Amino acid sequence: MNNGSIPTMAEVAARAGVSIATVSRYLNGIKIKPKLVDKVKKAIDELDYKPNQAARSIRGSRSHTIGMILPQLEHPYFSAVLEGATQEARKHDQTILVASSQGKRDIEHQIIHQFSRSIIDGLIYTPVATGDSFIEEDSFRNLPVIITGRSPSVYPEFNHVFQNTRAGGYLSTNYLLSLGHKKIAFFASFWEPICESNSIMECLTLPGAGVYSSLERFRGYLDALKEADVEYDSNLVVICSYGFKDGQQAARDLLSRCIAFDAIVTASDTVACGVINTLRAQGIQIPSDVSILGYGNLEIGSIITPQLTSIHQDMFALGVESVKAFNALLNGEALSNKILDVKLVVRDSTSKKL
Amino acid sequence: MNNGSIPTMAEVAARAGVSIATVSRYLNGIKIKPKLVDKVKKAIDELDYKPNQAARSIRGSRSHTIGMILPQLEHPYFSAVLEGATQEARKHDQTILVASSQGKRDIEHQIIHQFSRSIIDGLIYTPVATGDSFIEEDSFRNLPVIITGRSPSVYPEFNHVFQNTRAGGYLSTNYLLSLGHKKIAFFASFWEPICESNSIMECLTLPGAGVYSSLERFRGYLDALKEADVEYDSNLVVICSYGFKDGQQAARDLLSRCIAFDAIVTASDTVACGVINTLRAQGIQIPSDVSILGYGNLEIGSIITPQLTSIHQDMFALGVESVKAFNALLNGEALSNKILDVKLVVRDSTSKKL
DNA sequence: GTTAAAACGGTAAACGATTACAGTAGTTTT
DNA sequence: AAAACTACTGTAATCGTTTACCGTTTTAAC
Repeated sequence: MNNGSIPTMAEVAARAGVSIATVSRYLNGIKIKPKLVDKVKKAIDELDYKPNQAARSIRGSRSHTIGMILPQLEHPYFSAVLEGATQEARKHDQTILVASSQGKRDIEHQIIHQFSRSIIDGLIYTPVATGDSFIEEDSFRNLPVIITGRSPSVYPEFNHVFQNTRAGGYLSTNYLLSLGHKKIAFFASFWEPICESNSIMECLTLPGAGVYSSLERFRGYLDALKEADVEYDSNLVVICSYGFKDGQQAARDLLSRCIAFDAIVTASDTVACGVINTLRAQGIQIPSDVSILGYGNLEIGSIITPQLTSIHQDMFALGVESVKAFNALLNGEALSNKILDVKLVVRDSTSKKL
Repeated sequence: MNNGSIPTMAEVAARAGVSIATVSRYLNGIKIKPKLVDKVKKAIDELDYKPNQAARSIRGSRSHTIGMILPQLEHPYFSAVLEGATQEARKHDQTILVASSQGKRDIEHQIIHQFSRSIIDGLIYTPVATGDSFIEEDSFRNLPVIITGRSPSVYPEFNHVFQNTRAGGYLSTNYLLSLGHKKIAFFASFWEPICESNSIMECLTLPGAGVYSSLERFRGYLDALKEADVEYDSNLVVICSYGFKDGQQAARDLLSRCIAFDAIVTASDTVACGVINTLRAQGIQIPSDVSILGYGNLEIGSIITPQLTSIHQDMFALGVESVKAFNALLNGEALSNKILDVKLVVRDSTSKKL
């Protein structure tokens, strides 16, 4: 019987001298006689009994496991989301089954397939930011799904929790305008090349535009320009990826265009570091000659000199809120999309236009 | 029947005109007649049938899920391990159930408890680096466990996959010695205060010493000093935590001791950044006055000026190797501890002693 | 063509829980 | 004191698989 192996409910019941139904009821919070409660509790303790989740799940009850698909795990953005999600999940005695789609559509697809056979109550999902990220019908077998960190335009049928990236673009630009800058360059970042031949303006009208955070930021940039009656100049837009070297390259790109600019809005603090590095190498002073705005408020922004002015977005909170929204959905509560605010953090990489 | 709900094996069997045992055997790679294979395959396709993992696990077969406990997820070190582990797991059609112990013993304990009720085939586990991290008997219900990123001394009964941190300490120190430095300060980092009243020397003899990577590095530091016949000076040791500010503080600490030093070995690139920041503010030139060595070879090391000389450790590989070791263990293969090499990456924060 | 052996398929009994249903106390009502 | 509830508890069916066991078919051997 109790041959060192894992105890079952039947053994608990036998030891407590009750039926297994009683044990089950006790564990599920259904009222049983206090006298029996004690006996059951004692038996569970003595055997160190832990219910078998697999057996529970087979009857369709909750598995207390949430699937989570993120485009990467190494980026501080996503690891903070994950940390927030796991911590919130633990509060509800849930666990997170995690996978990285590595920013690739086909891997994402594989993962969805893999997860659909796993024991999860549903999914918290950040679709890859590539134009072809569309969810096939029935992929999720009507599991509850929360989409995290993407604007709701692309998948209107799902519930979303996301940062107000458009507002982030607006805040950046508006702040620079308030400092007197007029020629504000916009560095858009994409993980993969997008709309090769098209202008960024045209990209805005693509059906999947909402998955690209840089496009959201760009909308905010346009909002601010319009509000301030500053004309949009497509020559001030540079497209690059998200790394340090990409920032360096993008800065070189802009310099090679030989047009005047007095500030740059970037899509990430890492890119901003690259930009600063290149501009300085050309003898351009930050912020006196050019103001630079980062995005994300990563640790690096307060390590480098000058410290970066940036847009702070609370990724940890995004993870927490996603789990909360997920559980609300699971409990059948009506819920609407949740937008998290971003805020401007002023440091030393921006200054008044002289 | 097929009311839009999830199809079961029985439905597949019915549609294929075979018994459910045959379907099961097909799915488990047991040979059945080619004729039936086709019929079953067709039925599975048509119904888009996916086996129910919960039902499978109940019979004790593999769940293809690996539990993973890490002290944090936001640190680039651990997120790289996780990324490596998830990618390797996916290759074997496994998934990772992840939790962060937040560097706290009690949370770690809760997670182990929580995981022991979950459907996992075993655990890849990085114990928190605090002196009280000891695994209780029977915590894992004889699940297979791989310990990752810690030296094997503390938990000799488990299998380990870890970086050769002692070699890292040796490489750093040896390199500085080869540049002609003699007064090499050692900055030890701990997530939590350790051995309050004791010297670091005494800490080495603590029973749980192996979980502290800085202690391993320190051993390497001593190895190198001894080899070069340079006398150890306890005044050159500073204890701090792992952050940028901790590096700043530690540098101030050292300066306040008013003793000569010509190089510093740190426990992390982030700390090294703080050190550089403080020293420079005091008019000390890096590397001409003092050489600084980071640890970990994080992205930030090649962003700041001067770019950091550092010890590279492949955390992604650590994750990959951990999963490999785990699967070997699961398959009953005899295996020994796996040590991953680290290597010195020379950049601009170190130079010859003038 | 008969017989023995091998290969495979089907039936049914697990696995460890949840839960409908029926049964047995104990309590209240008349 | 009998009847009608109430409040539990226990029995057994059930979830979707795997797998031992037995029976049938196929193949090989003579």
